[in-house]
Amino acid sequence: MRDKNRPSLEDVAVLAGVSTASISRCINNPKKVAEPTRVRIQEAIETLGYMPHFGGRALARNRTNTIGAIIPTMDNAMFASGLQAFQETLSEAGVTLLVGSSNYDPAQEFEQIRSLLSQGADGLLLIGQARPKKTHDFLAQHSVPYVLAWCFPKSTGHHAVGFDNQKSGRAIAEHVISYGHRKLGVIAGLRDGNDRAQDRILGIQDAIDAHPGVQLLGLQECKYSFEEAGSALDDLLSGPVHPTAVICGSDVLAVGAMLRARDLGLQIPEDISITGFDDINLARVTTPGLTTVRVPQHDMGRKAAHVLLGLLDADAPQSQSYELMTTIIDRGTLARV
Amino acid sequence: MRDKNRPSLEDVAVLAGVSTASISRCINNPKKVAEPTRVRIQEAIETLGYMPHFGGRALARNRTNTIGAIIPTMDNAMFASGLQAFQETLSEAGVTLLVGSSNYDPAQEFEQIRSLLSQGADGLLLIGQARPKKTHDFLAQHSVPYVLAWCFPKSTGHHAVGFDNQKSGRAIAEHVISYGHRKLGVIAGLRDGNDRAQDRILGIQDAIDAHPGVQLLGLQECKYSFEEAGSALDDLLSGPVHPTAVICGSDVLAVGAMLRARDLGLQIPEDISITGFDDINLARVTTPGLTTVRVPQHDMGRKAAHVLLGLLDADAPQSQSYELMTTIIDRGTLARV
DNA sequence: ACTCATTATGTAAGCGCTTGCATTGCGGTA
DNA sequence: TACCGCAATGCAAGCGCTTACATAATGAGT
Repeated sequence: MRDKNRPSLEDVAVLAGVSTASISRCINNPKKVAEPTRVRIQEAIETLGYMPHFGGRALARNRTNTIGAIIPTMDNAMFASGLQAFQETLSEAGVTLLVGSSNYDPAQEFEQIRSLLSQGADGLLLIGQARPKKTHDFLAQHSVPYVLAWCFPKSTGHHAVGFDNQKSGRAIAEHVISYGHRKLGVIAGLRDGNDRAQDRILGIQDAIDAHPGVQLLGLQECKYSFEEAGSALDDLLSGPVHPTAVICGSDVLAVGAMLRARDLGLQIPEDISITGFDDINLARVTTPGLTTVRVPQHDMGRKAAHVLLGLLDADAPQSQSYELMTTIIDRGTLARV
Repeated sequence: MRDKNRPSLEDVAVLAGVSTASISRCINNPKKVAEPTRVRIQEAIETLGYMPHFGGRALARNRTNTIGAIIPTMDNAMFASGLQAFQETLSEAGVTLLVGSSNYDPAQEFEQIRSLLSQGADGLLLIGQARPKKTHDFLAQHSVPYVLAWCFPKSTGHHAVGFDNQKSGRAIAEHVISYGHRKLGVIAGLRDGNDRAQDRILGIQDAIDAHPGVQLLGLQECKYSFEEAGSALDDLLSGPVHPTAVICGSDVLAVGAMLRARDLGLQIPEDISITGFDDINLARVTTPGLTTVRVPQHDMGRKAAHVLLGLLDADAPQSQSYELMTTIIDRGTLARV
């Protein structure tokens, strides 16, 4: 069973002529070891190419220095770059990132949580706030520290680093309305199991309700792909009266809609205005540039990592939530009407 | 030290009235346990919410069921979606993904390799083939199974799932030349420590050399950002004679160049042709659509996972390399001249 | 009825590391 | 000189799990 080649603490101890305890201390708490011994130990470690065995360490200290993140998908630039920032920050703290993806499915998310915890994750990063009771119970039962990102729940009891999707949804809708639009369409992500999509819609609805005279001509839900967004636009345009502006729940949807609109021979924004959400690279590239809501992905990732690390720090195990602000980026897809 | 709340095998054993060995067997090899006992054990596990302790398990079997991937960055859609496919496939096999990012820096890559191995990764996914001797030695010393992706080295001795960057670079250049272009410019990623960028350039060079009369007016290297690519284009256009086509080593660069060209009042492809590489979402979105080289990212991720899993499978520990093919996608940024 | 496979389960020895406690050796103080 | 305190180190008991081996129980074959 014992791996012939892998040197163990024991081996280093023999070479350095000290006990395993000293080696361990030298690695984890160098100050507790006298200078000359330390040097001797370092050399021994070096020549043997020793590297602590993960399992042994995890078993003894009951901690893995590993954090899990479960995101809907890395295939969407927005999560990918947030995750990148998250990972970088963890890495600086010597913590490793385990990743799982849920594909926007609460059941898969649950499985991934299980899996990551059984892999010894000390803490978790989760996207969004809405999840089945089962999942919450599970998290509570195992008392895992976790932080939520991409949302900012009103209810307390969660650590979160994110933004208020509803407020941001309302903001972009107000913005559109302020440009004079009265007949709106909405293309959103599938709300089921996706509170971010849901909240953005609620926010848009709020804005509409606050402005008598503004009407919602249609609300389409679809997956985050160009094709589906295109079809959604078709549906929106199939009624007798067309929206002058289509508010989309994500840049991917907005771009999908733009692509389709162009195919239909519609000029943007002259014939139809379109807005996005997220401000991923895509938004800068379209012609005209996409008017959208900028989400501070990078900050979110970094800060979430800090909060989570704070939660794990036995010395100062308190942390808090941070609400980040989104901003509207005016490019060229929203016309005055 | 013992976590008060966490049930251990011991606890389950007591509840179920069997020995810990049976529980362990029941979990890892259910057939070895008689039906009625198995049921009893399952119930006990259920009611206690038992979950094996990762460290204990890792220590005893000297294996973590964890695989590490080190990619330059997740911030580039191409790696992100390959990684996504990789993760999904691993997840299906019950293996968890650890991620690290190198930021295109061999030293950082080395550190990440160290880190992931010390986290107990059973195997690694690495991008590209060129790395310092130190890194190779380290990998060899620890005899970690690993597979290379995004490249297809001629030299044997590596497991790889990828494509030949040089061949693909040559292909796109030949394509450009076949459209009648004779004065070319190139914008590539920083070659230093990045064999993919390097090989693509070599391929382009090959094509140019094969066609007397075709000249390379300039070769700019820069980071993968719109801004830097824009500046690179400026430089390319600063000479007395302008290229009629600019071949870019990545879609990000190509799009950056397009954006700048547009700012300069140049029509694409009438005034200047531009090609990309990777075929990420971005390429479908520009106006006109970007002519580029499609890389089978998704397949690459999936297949790399299979190969790696094969390498870890003690029963059938052989695997092989796969060369995937790239294809040229003609959209609208390459004009005949 | 007795033996011998065969199957199901238990026993206990690690796996490599951390850490509380014991031990040693030292200089300073009374 | 005897004593104390402190710093440096060693000793050894786990941490929770797997697994080779031992044991017990069952049934088939004679």
